[in-house]
Amino acid sequence: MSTSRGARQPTIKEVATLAGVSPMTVSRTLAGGVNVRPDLQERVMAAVRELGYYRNENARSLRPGQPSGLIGVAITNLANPYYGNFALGVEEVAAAHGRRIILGNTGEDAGRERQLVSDFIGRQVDGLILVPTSGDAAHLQPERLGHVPLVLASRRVPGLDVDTVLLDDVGGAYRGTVSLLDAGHTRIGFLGNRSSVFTGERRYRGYEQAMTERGVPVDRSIIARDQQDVDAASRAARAMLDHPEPPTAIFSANNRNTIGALREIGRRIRDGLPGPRPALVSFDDFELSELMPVPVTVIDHDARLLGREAATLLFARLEGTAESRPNTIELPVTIEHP
Amino acid sequence: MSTSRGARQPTIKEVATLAGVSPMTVSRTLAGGVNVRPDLQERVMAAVRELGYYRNENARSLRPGQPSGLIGVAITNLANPYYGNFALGVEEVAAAHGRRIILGNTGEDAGRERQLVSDFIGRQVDGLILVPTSGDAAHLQPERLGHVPLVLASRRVPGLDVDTVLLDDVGGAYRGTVSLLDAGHTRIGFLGNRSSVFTGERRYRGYEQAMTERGVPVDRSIIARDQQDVDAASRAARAMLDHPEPPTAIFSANNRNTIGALREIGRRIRDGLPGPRPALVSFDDFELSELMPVPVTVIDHDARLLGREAATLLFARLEGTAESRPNTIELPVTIEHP
DNA sequence: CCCCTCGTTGGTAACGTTACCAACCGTTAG
DNA sequence: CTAACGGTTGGTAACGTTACCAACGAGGGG
Repeated sequence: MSTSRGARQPTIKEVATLAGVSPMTVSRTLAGGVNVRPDLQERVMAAVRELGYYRNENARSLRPGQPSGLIGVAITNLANPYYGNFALGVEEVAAAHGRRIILGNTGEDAGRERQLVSDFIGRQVDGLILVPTSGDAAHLQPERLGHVPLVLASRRVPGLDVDTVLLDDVGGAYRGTVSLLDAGHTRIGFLGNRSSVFTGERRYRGYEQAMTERGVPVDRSIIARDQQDVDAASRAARAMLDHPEPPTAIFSANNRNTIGALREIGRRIRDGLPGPRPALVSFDDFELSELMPVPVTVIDHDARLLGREAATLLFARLEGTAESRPNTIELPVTIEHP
Repeated sequence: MSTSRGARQPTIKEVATLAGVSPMTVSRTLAGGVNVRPDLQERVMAAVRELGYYRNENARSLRPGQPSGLIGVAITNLANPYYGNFALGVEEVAAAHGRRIILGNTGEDAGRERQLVSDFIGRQVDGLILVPTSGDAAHLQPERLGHVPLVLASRRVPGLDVDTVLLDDVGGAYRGTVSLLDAGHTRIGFLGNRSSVFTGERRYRGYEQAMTERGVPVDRSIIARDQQDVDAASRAARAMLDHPEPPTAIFSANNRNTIGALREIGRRIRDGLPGPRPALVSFDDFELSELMPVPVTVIDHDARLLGREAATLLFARLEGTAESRPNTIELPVTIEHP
């Protein structure tokens, strides 16, 4: 019966023995080789190559003051390409700072988030980057985190005053809605997330603000704010278009709702159903939006940049170059007309 | 001048002192509490809560035989939603086995891959899951990895005989091409990756096989095999459609090429340019394919499942339940007609 | 010629944890 | 009443690494 791990990892001691030096000389050589004779360095490196030695980073970070080199990243939904790009942005900046990321998916579950965060802390991460879920946030208080720096992305958490990177949700939704109003629409439906979702609330606020500013009444019967996935969005769009007085345009607060709405609109066109072919404004970009059967205005933003900014904020905090007050960055969005 | 880390993490010793027990009792309690008096367990847990103690997983995995609980995952391009889903699949299975994933992005760079893998080994990962780049693979030999189990996904590496999860690239491409031939097309263009990319080669093979089997000549002038991104794919499609004898259908070997081709086709339709409106077969699914201006047949597959299968293979290896010979799984693809 | 300095090397201890063994207790059987 | 037992608890050592200090030797200046 063989063990699943054929051979143990060689240790610094074995390298030292093979090279005929002390472990300290090996350690020093691997740390850059200051004050180590070149010929000894060569012997050490030869022994390292021969044994296939890798320094044990876990043992290393055990020593006081040594960082683990790990950044914990928890995301709500990795299957969403938006967050994949976000993770990529974080990874890029982390790699540039010689760090790795440990990645966890919360699936919008606060319990899972708590569990992930506590595991991250247990692994001595140097910092945390989180797209927080909407649940209870007691487990994110600085003292509960052992004062490991935390950066929030995309969403804020009530009662938690930490570095945060957001999008200009309100402004983007406002400008998008205004562009529909400018085009003469007055009956504008809204598809979005429930108000407990941070971005859902903010984007609705931008929509509402534009409508009331222009004196256009907000009609609750063409507002649907509870769709988390494409199918639910499709159904909501269907109900909206079956309304006796259907909207001539729809504001969609995120990618999932946009895709759902377009599915439904496409179905009606294919099936030759009567009724309006509403114009669309979509918060979140998607590919081939220019090929859609109705004009789609896109409120675009850069997930990768969001990740990069979050990581940059974190490293500023880690290196002590950040100002002491928590920082909030709100990234601009761009509007692309069809 | 304050340090960036306000307070040190409490240790098991401090918990023990506060609870009035020995560190061993704390350790035992945290390990499940076998043979520890309930009242002591309560006192320990109270102390843990009061101090905000988290067990140091790095120190823990230092003890011999203790797994680190980490799985190293290296992906070629996290920005590609396909790989985001792949990572999600791996993460799901890893989480179910009480493991975390450390994620790195190689960007198709063999040097970066080598660096990532060596870091993973240094962090004592229990296993590795890799979408390999096309470069040299000496650093992936089992002995170089300290015999940490390795699973390859999506692509194989020449000369490396390890557990692998692939797609049925050849079969999918073959069936997709046949469906075009069955529809009466004989002039079928090909858009894909260069042949040094494993999947690029296999998908071309499926295309070629279908064509020659039906006695349809393969015309090199409508075959473009060097596009890695959407813009390059668009340009290739443009050249193909400007060909004096343009194809009436196009086989696209991956998502990036499909999007590029559709951009170009859409542009021609919008601008009212003459010429064929080619039917499309796309290896890789994408959203709203049913709304495209030309019929798109999709060869669909499940990235998340790919990740799940890779992780499952890895854990079978880790738990010693895998057969000793390396396993290869080839996942089926489905064809969805428009 | 000796002492001091500096570059180089090695020994020791500590980081936080848990396996192992020893010690202790109360209980029960003989 | 004693011995044995099982449940419970604590001490020690070790995991792999590096900071710190001590020691050594060569070279140079007094």
